[in-house]
Amino acid sequence: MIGKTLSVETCDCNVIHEDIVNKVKGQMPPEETLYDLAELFKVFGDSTRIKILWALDEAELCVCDIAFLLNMTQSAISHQLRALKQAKLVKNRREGKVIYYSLDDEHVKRIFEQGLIHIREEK
Amino acid sequence: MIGKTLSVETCDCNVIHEDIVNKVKGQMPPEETLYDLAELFKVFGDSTRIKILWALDEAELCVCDIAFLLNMTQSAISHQLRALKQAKLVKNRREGKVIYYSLDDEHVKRIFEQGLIHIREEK
DNA sequence: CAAACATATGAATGGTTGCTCAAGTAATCA
DNA sequence: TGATTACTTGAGCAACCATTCATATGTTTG
Repeated sequence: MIGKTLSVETCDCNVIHEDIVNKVKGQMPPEETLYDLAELFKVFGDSTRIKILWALDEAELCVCDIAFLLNMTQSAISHQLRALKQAKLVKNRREGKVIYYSLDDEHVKRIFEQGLIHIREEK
Repeated sequence: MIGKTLSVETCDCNVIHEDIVNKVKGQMPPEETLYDLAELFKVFGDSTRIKILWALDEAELCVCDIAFLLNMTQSAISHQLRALKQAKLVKNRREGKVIYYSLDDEHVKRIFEQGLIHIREEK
């Protein structure tokens, strides 16, 4: 019997659907992978970061270019670039005082495209 | 001259990079599209919702199946299903007392795949 | 070297979000 | 009809997050 050692409430469905539920359980990727996936999408889940990524897909830019482009504070942009860098979506190089940022992943645009397909379907 | 009517601080880069910045500005999708994209990815940016979507990609399941599968409260799952339904990622049908949920978008898996490619590249 | 410039960083803050708990709806069953 | 089952919903709360503000770092320039 399924559901005997369960710590949360359940209904009879689990018994009825035992086979399906077990099958699904067996095909789920490891917990850690799903967590990492969520962490990645969390980075995409902010319009400021989306805009930064989109801009950097068009050209290499410095922090103040991006700040100007998005009409935002350099500090705010810097904080977000930090998040993008930690997610390994963005890299940077120094040229004197100026730090240029660019995409560190060629298929960021492909993730965007998949998202756009969904949005457009919603009408 | 660029940057004259600007509401936030800028540096000389904007003048130097004027052409590039203008080019990028011209190629950015409308504000609203980028906002919608972020809203969509926000939905993917939670491991509980990722797990639910993954499970539903394997089989149609009722709320308590999912709650059992993820070892979580029916209430918690129900709240998340609501978010997924609002994002038009999930649909449901009633069969007596039981409500079955399934994916409402065939390429959810494709979005996952693009994300996984990135994660795997990180090593 | 001091001043100016480009960016980073830490603390503080207001807003959001995911879960819990308690109560509610909706269908079935006895 | 009243009890039970499956699910939903709203309020409440703790944790998180994006921006701001003040300050710090690193580089060039005079």
